[in-house]
Amino acid sequence: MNVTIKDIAKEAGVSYSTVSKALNDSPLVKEVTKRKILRVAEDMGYEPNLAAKQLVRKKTEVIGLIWPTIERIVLASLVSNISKAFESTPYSMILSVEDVDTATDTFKKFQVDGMIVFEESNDDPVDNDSIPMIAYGVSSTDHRSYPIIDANHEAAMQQAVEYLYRLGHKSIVYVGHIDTNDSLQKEKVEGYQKAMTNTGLSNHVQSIDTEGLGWFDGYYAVEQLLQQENPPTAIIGGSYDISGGILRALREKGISIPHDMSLISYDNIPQMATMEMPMTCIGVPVDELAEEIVHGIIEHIESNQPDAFIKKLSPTLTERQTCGPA
Amino acid sequence: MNVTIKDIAKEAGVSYSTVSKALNDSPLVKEVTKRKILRVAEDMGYEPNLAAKQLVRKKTEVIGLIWPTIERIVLASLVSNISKAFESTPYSMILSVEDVDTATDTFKKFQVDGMIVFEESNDDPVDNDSIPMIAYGVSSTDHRSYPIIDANHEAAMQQAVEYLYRLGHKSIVYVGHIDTNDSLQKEKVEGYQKAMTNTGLSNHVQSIDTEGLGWFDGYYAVEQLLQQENPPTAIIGGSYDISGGILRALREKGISIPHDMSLISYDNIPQMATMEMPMTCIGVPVDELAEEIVHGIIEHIESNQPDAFIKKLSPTLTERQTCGPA
DNA sequence: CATAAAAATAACAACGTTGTTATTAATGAA
DNA sequence: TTCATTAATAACAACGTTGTTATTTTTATG
Repeated sequence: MNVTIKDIAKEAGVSYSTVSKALNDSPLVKEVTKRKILRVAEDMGYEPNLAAKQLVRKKTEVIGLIWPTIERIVLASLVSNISKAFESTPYSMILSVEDVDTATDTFKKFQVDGMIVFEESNDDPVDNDSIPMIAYGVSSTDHRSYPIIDANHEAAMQQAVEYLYRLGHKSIVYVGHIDTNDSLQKEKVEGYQKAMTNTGLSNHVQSIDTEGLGWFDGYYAVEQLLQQENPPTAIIGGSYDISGGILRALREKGISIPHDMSLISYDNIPQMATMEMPMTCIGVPVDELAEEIVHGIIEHIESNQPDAFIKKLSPTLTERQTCGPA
Repeated sequence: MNVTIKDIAKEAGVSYSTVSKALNDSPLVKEVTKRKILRVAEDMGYEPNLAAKQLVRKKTEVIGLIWPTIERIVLASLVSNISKAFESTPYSMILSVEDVDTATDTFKKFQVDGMIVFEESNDDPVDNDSIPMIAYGVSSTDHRSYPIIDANHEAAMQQAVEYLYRLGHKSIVYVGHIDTNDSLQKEKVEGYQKAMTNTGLSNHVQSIDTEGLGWFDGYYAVEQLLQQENPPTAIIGGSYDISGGILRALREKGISIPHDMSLISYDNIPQMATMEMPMTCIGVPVDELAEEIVHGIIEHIESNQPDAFIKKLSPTLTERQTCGPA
């Protein structure tokens, strides 16, 4: 049997309501009795009963993260960053890898104060009756009734293209998965195309479809790329994994980076620094993204304003060793 | 405000205790009233309050999985399999990626009925006071006070070696991370060595240290392997990622698989089938492992016997296309 | 038709908290 | 001292369930 506030009350010779107040550091109880009660509680190894508290207060201070796809390293990295970001808040985080609907049910049972949802594609939108939620990475979808945090893909591509242009590159190719069903991927290519046009390079626009998001998809795309009569001088890789494959393939072909070819990758995660070569990359840094998501959901819970904004975060370009002058 | 059993009672014209019984399908309430109540509950959109239930029943029917390392694909695969395996039980699963101690606290607050712990290395063992738990993959560690489920690494290596031997191979090399601090890796190499001796191949024992668990660690190890005057005819890869690198490297060197070289990988996950070549592999199939872990924790909870057994699961050899006669 | 037995339902006390209201103790002013 | 005022503590009703006990209704039996 666990020790309850009534046990503490008996031990300390006070009423249990006083114990409750003391444990919540209420100003209604005298300093010395507060200290005594706290000491007794400590001695008896008291652990508050969340269920009881929850029953009366209707708050759990727990946030549920729904993450149906445990596969992509970028998301894994984001998840652990979010978990870390919650440490400096009164909230803690639990995770479900079930599909969105099932996970929502589980979390509703627990009466989590809020939910964060990673939706993969633009499937059926969540029915967010009652419980505050926020989504990541689906901004291109039709109107939703909850806030969405996303990276500004267009701005990212603009920055990448401009950066390469300033280094003297004109022939800049985008290598990524060009899937019209996946709005995230679609936004990236379109962002690239727009950026090229903005920079006056519209006649150099070229994108290669990797037809997948994996390492080998990037690896094999290079083959195709180098068969061209006039290969580009710079590549924008569509994601961490793809860029990893591109990098490997280029080096195998004896192409010196960044001397013969510049490479910049989408996604800004710490792992970029420990790749085969420290990779220059563009994207919203995961820690920043995590911070933003955590603040977003907490604010949404506490200010209880259900306006469904979309927040697009500005990307950061992190210079490392894979880009150089043309 | 959510609808409670009292609301239902009022609506249905019965007492709320009858509603409770009806909702729990108790034989104490007449069939027709039961049906009526159920219908009213449905109509009113009743959702039971877990906190209240929990407060009186002291059960949550939730199991917490502690998974501090969201990185290795093998574990990610195992996690999603475990989650799926819980679907056919009355329990559901939530996840924490915090470190073991913090996660334990979170789960204690929630009063989960049990915990599954993935410990990375042999750090400080968990203090499992009170709450039933089960661990995966740390069987080589000193005595613990909770059950442990693990693969039988020795048996796996024995099977792999025997399989290759039957195909006519004698010169079989093990390529993996040989880290004396990581008991799991240690067990694998030692299992290999023992298996070779058992099979009468003690003078062919050779292992190459990849000095890491990543793709490239396997890739680069092949270089070293092929420089030998007498290269082996078969390789046992230490893990999914390592074997992926080995496979790629061999093909690049123009070595035909399985004609010139046989390759078998440790870890038995579905992804093995969709690698560059369908990979023959040895290990406990993840779905089986998941099933075993789920049953293990449930049994441990329900039979409430705290004997700390160690269960070593038998591996399965899955034949695909990377092994052939010598 | 009365009455015991069985079946169905209702009443109510838990469970461990919080927050509101009621009571008691300490303090200060006339 | 005596009484208002304030500070400190105690009492107690929630919260939404479950499970036990008490009451009512139905059914079976002589």
